Amino acid sequence: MNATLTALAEPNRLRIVELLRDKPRPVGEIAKRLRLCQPQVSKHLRVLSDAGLVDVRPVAQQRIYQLRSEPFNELDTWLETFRRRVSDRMDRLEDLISERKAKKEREKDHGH
Amino acid sequence: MNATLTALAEPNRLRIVELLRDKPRPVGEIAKRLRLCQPQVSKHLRVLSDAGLVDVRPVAQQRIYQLRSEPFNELDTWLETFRRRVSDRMDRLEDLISERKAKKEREKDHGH
DNA sequence: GGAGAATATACCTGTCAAGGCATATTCAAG
DNA sequence: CTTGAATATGCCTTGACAGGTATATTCTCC
Repeated sequence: MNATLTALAEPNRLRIVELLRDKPRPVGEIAKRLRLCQPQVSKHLRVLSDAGLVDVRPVAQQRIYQLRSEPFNELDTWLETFRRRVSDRMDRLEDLISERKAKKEREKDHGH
Repeated sequence: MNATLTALAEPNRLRIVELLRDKPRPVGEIAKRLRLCQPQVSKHLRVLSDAGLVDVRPVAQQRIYQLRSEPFNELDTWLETFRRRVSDRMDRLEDLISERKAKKEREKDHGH
């Protein structure tokens, strides 16, 4: 999970991922389209590969990179845990404040 | 989008976000639960705040931090664009290879 | 208004990662 | 087997960022 986020956090890597969203591409094409130097692209792809975000397929001297679905599914699952909770926050905040006040009252009583 | 990912990529910030998922909390409580120093927590919360991931509410000398829903919704929307595409990749890869071969044939014919 | 709690900020330091550049590797084709 | 294309890797430098510590700020309460 953290590996996925770290990999996606880098702007150029995000661009690469969004480019690969359309279809698999060889390194050179990615470099050309994003106007990046080839070594940098290879390095970014290495990071993405280590994070499990992409797969490689050799075709002649080319290496075709493609997205993998798992990390995105995991990210989606993780996001799910934020769905309803977030909409309930306001109420919970009120609860917290009430609790806090009540606690303070209790302490005050206890002190005397 | 990139701001969101960058903010979430840091392990301790991710822990903070996951802690806030349950309910809003003051700085001190976050520090205690995650066994982090208070200044570091404040700094992380600053980053999260700048990225729009959290809101603050002063209550006495405390500052109650809570998650905001927008960035998570945006992240979810972004993820949506990867849903179907990823499952189509295999076919597209085949297409790419076919195209590539066809192109090569064409070049060969043209050369002669 | 003085003391102490809760939090934010400033400064320093070390680490890590991204870019630039040169070079190694692998493969196709003549 | 030599050449050139496509890609990966190694080394170096630099900038950003996280942690540590001290200090500033803000509020409550007496």
